[in-house]
Amino acid sequence: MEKLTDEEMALWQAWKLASETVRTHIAADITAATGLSDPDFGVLTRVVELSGGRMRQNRLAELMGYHRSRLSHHLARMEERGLISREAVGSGMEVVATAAGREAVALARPVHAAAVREHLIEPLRRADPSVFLAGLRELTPSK
Amino acid sequence: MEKLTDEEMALWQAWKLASETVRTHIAADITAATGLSDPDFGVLTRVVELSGGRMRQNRLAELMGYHRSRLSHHLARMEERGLISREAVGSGMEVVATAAGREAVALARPVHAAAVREHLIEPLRRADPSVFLAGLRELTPSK
DNA sequence: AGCGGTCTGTTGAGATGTCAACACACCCGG
DNA sequence: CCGGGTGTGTTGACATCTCAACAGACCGCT
Repeated sequence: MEKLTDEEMALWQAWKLASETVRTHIAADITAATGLSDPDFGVLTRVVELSGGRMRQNRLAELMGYHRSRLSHHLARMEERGLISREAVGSGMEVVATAAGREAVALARPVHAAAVREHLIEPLRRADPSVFLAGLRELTPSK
Repeated sequence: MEKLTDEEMALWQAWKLASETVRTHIAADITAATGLSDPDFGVLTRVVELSGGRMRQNRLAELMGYHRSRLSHHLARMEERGLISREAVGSGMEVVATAAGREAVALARPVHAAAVREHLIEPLRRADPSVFLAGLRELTPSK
């Protein structure tokens, strides 16, 4: 089979559009309210919420699914803006959220929750959330 | 309500992961087989399939949801690589797919179809595709 | 013709992401 | 102690994206 059927095409188009839409809307809400980009927010929530404000750079990279290089560049920018600082620890580096960083996440958290509800959760209530979730799970092999 | 409930969180996490996964896998398949990036493929399919190999830059920008600037930069790069050329027409510009460009899409099309099936359609068969589609449609206001 | 106003692209600067090469600390076997 | 892996980040070059400023063509009105 070479071309997608109409049905397949409809699913694909809807998927692509929805992915884009949800992603950009949520990111825009957070940026508008706090100045944090999506990566900024990702870094800070993980560092602050998952290990009390201090985390090994390597672990952070895994959690975010970033390559070491990308994270390094990004953290350098965040450091310049005063959101985090870094300390050498043994072989590697430890990322520490600064006061400004912790403040920024605190501000962003409720905005994020509201945005997720507005752009994802609420719309899905009109459909069938649990079936939808099951579908999503099929898309990500346990890997 | 400030924080997301467990259920909301599960949906959000699954959504974020699935969006990323599907997007990157499909793009990677196309790039591996043809050297075309996702934007390259988007430009070429639209120009070739929607208007026989020639399209006004402005319309292309709308179709792709790109700002004029981004498209301009991207087309400049594609032009350098010989995938398209551009001609001034009245007030604006017309994008023309070159032979190499048409060849590249021809090569990419079946790869794209296969990738969409493998990474999106087939996994969803194990769930409930029509309910899933209905959910997706709720996520994108008719705009 | 002449004068704005609008539409369409381009440009350059800066932010961000990707990739491969490199540097350094740590570990382990001799 | 030495010598090479292995693990962890950094760096620089380059690709890509965003944003605001700019430039030219066209339009409508006088």
